[in-house]
Amino acid sequence: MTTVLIVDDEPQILRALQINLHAHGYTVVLAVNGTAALAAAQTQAIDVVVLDLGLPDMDGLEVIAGLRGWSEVPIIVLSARHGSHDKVEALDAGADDYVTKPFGLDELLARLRAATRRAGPQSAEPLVETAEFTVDLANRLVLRGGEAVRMTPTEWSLLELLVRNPGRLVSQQQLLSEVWGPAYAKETHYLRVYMGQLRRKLEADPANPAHLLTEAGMGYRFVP
Amino acid sequence: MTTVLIVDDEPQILRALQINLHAHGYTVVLAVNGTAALAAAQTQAIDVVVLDLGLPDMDGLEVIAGLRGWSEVPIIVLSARHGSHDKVEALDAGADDYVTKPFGLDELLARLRAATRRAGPQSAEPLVETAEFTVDLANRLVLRGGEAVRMTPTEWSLLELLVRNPGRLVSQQQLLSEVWGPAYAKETHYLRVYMGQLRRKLEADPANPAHLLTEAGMGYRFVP
DNA sequence: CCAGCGCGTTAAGAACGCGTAAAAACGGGC
DNA sequence: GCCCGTTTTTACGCGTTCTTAACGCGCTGG
Repeated sequence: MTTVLIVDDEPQILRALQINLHAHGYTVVLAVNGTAALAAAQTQAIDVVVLDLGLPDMDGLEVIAGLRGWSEVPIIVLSARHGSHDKVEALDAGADDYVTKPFGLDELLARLRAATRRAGPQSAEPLVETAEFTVDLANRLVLRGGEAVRMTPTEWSLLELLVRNPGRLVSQQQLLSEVWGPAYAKETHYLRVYMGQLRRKLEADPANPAHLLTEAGMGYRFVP
Repeated sequence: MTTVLIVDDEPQILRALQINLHAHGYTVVLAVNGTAALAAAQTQAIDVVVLDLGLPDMDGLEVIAGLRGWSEVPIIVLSARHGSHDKVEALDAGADDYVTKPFGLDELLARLRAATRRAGPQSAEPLVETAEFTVDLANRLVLRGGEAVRMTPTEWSLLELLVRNPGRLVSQQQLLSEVWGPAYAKETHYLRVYMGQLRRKLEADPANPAHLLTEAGMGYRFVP
């Protein structure tokens, strides 16, 4: 889920963007001035910023500079000014893109996609953490107390499937058919053997698991 | 030094951009059509592409798609069309920015700076170091104790792929299909032979590798 | 109360993957 | 056509992983 911070002082624009972006699957965070924008960016995880340069409390360039002081989040600038001087200043201050009003919503959406596509690959780090261990999906790594835990292919495959469905119950059939193949959907004792190995490697008390739980007769559940 | 590939079919624009960008410190490579552009991008190191959509031999979108097939180089599109549909198509095809003609040179320069600023930090790190050896990606050089280590093409290709994904597990299939080609995705014994050669050349104790690790049944991992 | 079921644990043989070395095939330069 | 470096095969020993089986435990329903 991508989170967009929209910074604008005109309520109707704010509202229009909120509705439209939300309708396209974005999580929307609003700010009506520069101060609120900087505060919002520091307190929650923002994936991309849409910034109107005309703000009541501070210059839009200051907002860009304030963000760039600690963050590399993509910034798309909206402005009514067509002058190339304004564009140059905003871009050199650290903005990623500059759109002049009036603009089409589909164009803004396309530029949002372009911005998040660039930043996406590096920021999209699927890290799943528990009190006991950490699973790094991207690097195929399991850490426990700073040490890497060695996993066999089957163990990893099983763990990955559970961890990718945090909190959700995964049925025995699904586990078996995705890890061993559809033909093995009835060999439930494989699960017992491998769940035991996972628990011995990852749980503090393998006999009383805290994260890799058994749902008798149904399947298994991973809780972070 | 930043290298710009300019793709345009109008000689006077090509010439004007060449002179101006060169005056601002860029190395300029020119292409008058899509075929030449793709060829140029493959034979030399390009940092950013400036692409006019109106080309004689192929659609500009095809050029974008062709580049995006293997490269993540920033692409700035120039176009006379103001329609938002054209913008959306180009951006979704993989372009990073879209500038409509007529445009100011200073605006283009600012957008060039913004594009290279984003890409710069990650591509400007062609040195990967370990306690044992150093890999210079830019110069295709491997140093060990101040001495250059001779690498065959296959060895280098394999090493480069691993080193470009530090800490990450790279699957056997990915290694085989990127180094030898998709048809070799099952010839896992190639990997054993060449990983052995790399370890003999780079590791202090080839039998107990510290940086080129094997994850049985899954793939290999480089750790710095 | 006990039989049946599902779960967890352990152990051992079979099967597979890995590392190594060395030979054979290939290909480009002279 | 020959030589030399590189790539592709081949073979074998060894360690790891998978599979299978056996056993004990707790819960449930008859």
